[in-house]
Amino acid sequence: MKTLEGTRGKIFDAAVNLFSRYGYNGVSVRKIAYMSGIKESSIYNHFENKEDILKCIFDYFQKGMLAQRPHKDEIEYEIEFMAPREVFRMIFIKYSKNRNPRIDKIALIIMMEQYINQRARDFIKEFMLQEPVNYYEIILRTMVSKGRIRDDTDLRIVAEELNYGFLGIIFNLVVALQEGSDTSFVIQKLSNHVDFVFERLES
Amino acid sequence: MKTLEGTRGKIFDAAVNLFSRYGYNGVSVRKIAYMSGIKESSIYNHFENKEDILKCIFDYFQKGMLAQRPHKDEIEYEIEFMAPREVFRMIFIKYSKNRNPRIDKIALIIMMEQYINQRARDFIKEFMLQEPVNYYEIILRTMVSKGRIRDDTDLRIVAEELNYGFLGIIFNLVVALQEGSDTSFVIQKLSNHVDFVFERLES
DNA sequence: GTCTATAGCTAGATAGAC
DNA sequence: GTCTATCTAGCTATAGAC
Repeated sequence: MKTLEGTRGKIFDAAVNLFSRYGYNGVSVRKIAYMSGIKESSIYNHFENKEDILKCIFDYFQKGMLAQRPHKDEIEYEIEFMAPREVFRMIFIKYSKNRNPRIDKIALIIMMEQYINQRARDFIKEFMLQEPVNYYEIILRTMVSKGRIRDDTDLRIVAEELNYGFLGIIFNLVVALQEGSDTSFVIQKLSNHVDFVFERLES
Repeated sequence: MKTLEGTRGKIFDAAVNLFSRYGYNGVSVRKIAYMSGIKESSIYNHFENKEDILKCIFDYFQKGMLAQRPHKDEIEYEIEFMAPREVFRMIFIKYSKNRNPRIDKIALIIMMEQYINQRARDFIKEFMLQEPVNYYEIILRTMVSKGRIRDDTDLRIVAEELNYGFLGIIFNLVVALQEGSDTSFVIQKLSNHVDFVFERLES
């Protein structure tokens, strides 16, 4: 993967900003060039064509997502000594604090393009539907093995429920961000959601 | 609102099919004309311009959504005599059976365009985030007043939790539909979700 | 209300000078 | 690696005959 320094980086960032605002098909190479402060034809010294820019944006996203989740070992301590619901609150809050604005904009592009673009849809499946549920399930199993939560529930379903709430709140958040309205409700909703799920799991 | 018979209807349906597949910006008036079996210029005898087609599609959706929810009175009986979780299972299943494919495709357009189009976003807010939660909350309050569920939980939060799951499952479903893969998991997931929420509410 | 024809513009992409 | 200039194709939309 080539670097994102210099002109290439300017083009990349301009494209990320424009695609996340108007969608891939709503942005012209002309506009990307203008926003990068260069001429249209210079784009083709750095990218093969318009689609190649999107591909590189997706590559960047993939690289940024791989192995960014804190490994289970890293939260072993928290699982042992924090209340289970606090562990998940921490996971969610840590996740929402460690945001990279470039990655966030790309995530928005992926949300927009998932209905048209196969690779965008693959990201949605992997990073919103599968990996989080698997991750939560592992954490929950560890909590059970350490006697931190009760053992009378299907943990796969609990993991799915945790993710439903997380997705729903993200969905609310994205709408609020688009509207430019207040987003402080997110913390409260996350907290309510985690409480709801763990009400019956903590013995 | 004008009718959707004849040529106007053909244009309308072609646009719905194309927009839901490629997005508004991914479809040309030329292609809509071709798919309608008429010439490009004839479109302008029925719609002001390309954007007017989208506006009419949104008008159709709005008309179709208004007051389509079964009124609370209609499920009074069910609330009285069915297990609470069965009432919600029924609501969800009835909802998924009474689908109009045209409305479903428009819903997909709205999902796609919500990041760019204000009116699409308004629909998302109204019909995915606000109305369902309010509706579930009313049902839950009725259940409490009839002594069908316990009264020790914040019903607003329960209504939100119900909606999170519903949204999450819809989200999974849309991905599966785009992939052309099996969608039979939906019934099971809906059932699991309703059970999870009502586990603690039914006394 | 449909067509042919075309205006006027914007799109993605390339050639070649510097 | 940047630029000017330009190509070709496609776009939305309109004019006017039938």
